Amino acid sequence: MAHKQFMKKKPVPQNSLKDNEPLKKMTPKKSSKKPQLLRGMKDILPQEQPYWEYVQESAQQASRAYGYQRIEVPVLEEYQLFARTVGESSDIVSKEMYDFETPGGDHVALRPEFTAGICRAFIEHGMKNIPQPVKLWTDGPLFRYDRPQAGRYRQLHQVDWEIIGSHQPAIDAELISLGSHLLGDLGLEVMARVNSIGCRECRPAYIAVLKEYFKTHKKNLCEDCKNRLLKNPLRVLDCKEEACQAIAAEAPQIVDHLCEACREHFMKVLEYLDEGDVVYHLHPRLVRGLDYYSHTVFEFYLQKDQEEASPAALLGGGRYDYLIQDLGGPGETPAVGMAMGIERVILAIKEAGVPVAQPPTPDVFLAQIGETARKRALQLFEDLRQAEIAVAANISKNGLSDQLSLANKSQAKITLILGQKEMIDNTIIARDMENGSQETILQTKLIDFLKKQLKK
RNA sequence: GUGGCCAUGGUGAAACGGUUAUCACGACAGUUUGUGGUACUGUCAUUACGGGUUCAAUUCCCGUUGGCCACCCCA
Repeated sequence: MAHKQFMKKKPVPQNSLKDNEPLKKMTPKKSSKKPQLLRGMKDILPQEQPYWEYVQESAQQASRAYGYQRIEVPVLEEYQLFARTVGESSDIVSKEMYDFETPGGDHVALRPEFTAGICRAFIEHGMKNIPQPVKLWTDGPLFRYDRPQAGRYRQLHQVDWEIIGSHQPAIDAELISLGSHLLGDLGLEVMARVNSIGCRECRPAYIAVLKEYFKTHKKNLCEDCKNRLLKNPLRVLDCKEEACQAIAAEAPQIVDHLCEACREHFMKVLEYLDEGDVVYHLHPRLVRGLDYYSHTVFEFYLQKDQEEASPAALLGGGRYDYLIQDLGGPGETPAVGMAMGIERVILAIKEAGVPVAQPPTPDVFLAQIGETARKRALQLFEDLRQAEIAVAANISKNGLSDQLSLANKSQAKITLILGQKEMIDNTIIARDMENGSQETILQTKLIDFLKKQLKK
């Protein structure tokens, strides 16, 4: 029923059929409007695939090397799952979520991030009963209804890692280290910003202090910040307005207001990071937009962007010690997680001119002339494939010129030519595409011949 | 959600009120039916969609859709 409202009925032109009018005029004008991508959606075309494979394969390799197990969670979850974790008041939930009612009356949402779904799975499958911490990774599409820009889409892709079940600061450092090394392996020069936003004990106290401070400067803050002061005072810290930045620069820093436990935890994290080769800066004004974070938070940027007022983070994450408990999971299940934006990483890779592997070219191209040869070619194609010779062909073509031209474009090293004549004496021609020299060989010897030629 | 710039074949561009919308790349079909990477010929756009102004609109105006940029926010 709901769809009725979208069916805006256009007045149907009542062009009456005049007696002498040629029928042609009556054929409905086909809609000239071409189908178009929905705003913020993107096709990932064949020529983009090498970049995606490069990033996804690197991520998979790194995840395995660091001992993560793959998990996949649904694109669709209960609306409440995100409202409870990401936060009802957060922008992601309050204005960027694709949510709707199912025909059965459930309020559901397209996932705007991974953590909530993975934590739901952790609880639902009793993962508290396997050795802790549980290290999980995944990747896939996420949906956020905001205004698109380059490197920002409504359907976006992330790689995500979660370590659930340990409060150990070494875990935070391990995760950050994975992020740093993966981005480095991808060929990007990055640096991390790291901060601690405290726990439920010390953060409220700090926020109170911060509020006091900003109130004394209220008249110099921008309009947005006056709002933020009420809603989420921490966000005033990373406002881009110069005036606000100046005020924020002098603001009390959270690191000076952490409770003893948080302070110790954070110091330990930094200590572990110092042991490794992670390039990081302590960034006392770094806060993150999701409500569930506590303690350690971090983001990675391109080194060349670090001077920018608002560099786009390639990867971000932090600790969320309360989330699982808040969802009704086993008490005391601290966790850390992070996610990497694939589109942004690819953008950065392109800008940096990092070379990515192109799809392999075929070893041989199989050309056929005539109907009997075509039938034989179909078999031969399969024989070659099973002999692990990468073979290309375009069986729909007839002319040899055409096929040679395609062979040339495919960059095959050898073209095999199978025609009437060869069919009669069971031979096949092998043409070297470099120098044009040809050799006629028995079909029975073909695979040996090719293996020798291709040094397989 | 706010503000700005933009929209011409598959791709990249030109024309910017006035005859059949120009060029390059590309794709497809050929150059007398068995030899590619050069050459030649042909085909491939009701100028995003809808409306308005005008004798005339790709060109001006409005709306819609989409892209980009700056916010908001985030990856």
